[in-house]
Amino acid sequence: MESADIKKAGLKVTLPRIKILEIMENSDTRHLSAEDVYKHLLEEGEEVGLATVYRVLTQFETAGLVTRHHFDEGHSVFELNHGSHHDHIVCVKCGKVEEFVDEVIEQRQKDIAVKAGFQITDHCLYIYGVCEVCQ
Amino acid sequence: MESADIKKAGLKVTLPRIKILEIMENSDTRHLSAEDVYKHLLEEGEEVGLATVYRVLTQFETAGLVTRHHFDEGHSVFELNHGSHHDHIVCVKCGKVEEFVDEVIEQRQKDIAVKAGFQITDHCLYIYGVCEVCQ
DNA sequence: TCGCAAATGCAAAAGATTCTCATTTCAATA
DNA sequence: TATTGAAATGAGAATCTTTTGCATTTGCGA
Ligand SMILES: [Mn+2]
Ligand SMILES: [Mn+2]
Ligand SMILES: [Zn+2]
Ligand SMILES: [Zn+2]
Repeated sequence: MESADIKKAGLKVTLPRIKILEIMENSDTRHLSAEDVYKHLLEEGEEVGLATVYRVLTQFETAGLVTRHHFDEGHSVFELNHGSHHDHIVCVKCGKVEEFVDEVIEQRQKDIAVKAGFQITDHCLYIYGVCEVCQ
Repeated sequence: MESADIKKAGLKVTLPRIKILEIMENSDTRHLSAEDVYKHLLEEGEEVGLATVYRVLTQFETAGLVTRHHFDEGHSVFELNHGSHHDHIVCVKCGKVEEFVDEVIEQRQKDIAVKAGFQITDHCLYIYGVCEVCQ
């Protein structure tokens, strides 16, 4: 059960929150915009407002349940936090997203931050390209 | 002279375009939003519309004169293309931006793309953190 | 079960960017 | 240099994403 996660985040376990979490767990697309989540809710006949979707996703982000990304598209996309950090490679034609982790890159980023005198809070690496199918 | 660059891009050499290019060259901040550029124009008493600023910056981007970035802030920032690619480390407190290039990271990205079957069109790496001054 | 703070839905507002269209301005050429 | 048409511009309306205000509803502890 994931109601536990909602409660753990200090949030009341409400129907919209449960539904949104379910949608993000069961969607075949790991990366969803607020609008995407809202459409899923409508399809399931749930009466949840779009404003609530935005509010809940932001709260989930703050609670560390989801991560927000900005794939050069002009809107945020969210994904469930399944523990580990990773970066993304995005097809500019079909929007497909693949994930990867590269320990060498991770380490060099830390070195760069130290050299620049920064305390890292976060980082993101997006590779854009054309996927095999779309070439 | 940079009117040459505008002409080379296949664009008519107009007053707004010249002014915008000048502003981006002379600004002490390398990374400017459309609104920033617009404010500079107003300060200089130039009668250029905000819509034109957006249009021109987009055209400059297409022509390869400027690069557009999305520093997690909800709006685009632009910088003059002084030839070489680089990535960015951004202070989340004061907004200061430093630039860097890491050849190892660049190469690993290429390898990752090949492995995933993608033809890279672009990539960007943003490191967010707190700069020395703001710690 | 009650009471109340937290959460929600809806509509309005806000912020960034794009579009429409009447008017102006380059720049090619006579 | 004057003419002229296509390209560019300015102003404001429109669009898109996200946030906010507020009256109403709901989860949850007492
Ligand atoms: Mn991901
Ligand atoms: Mn830069
Ligand atoms: Zn593709
Ligand atoms: Zn700083």
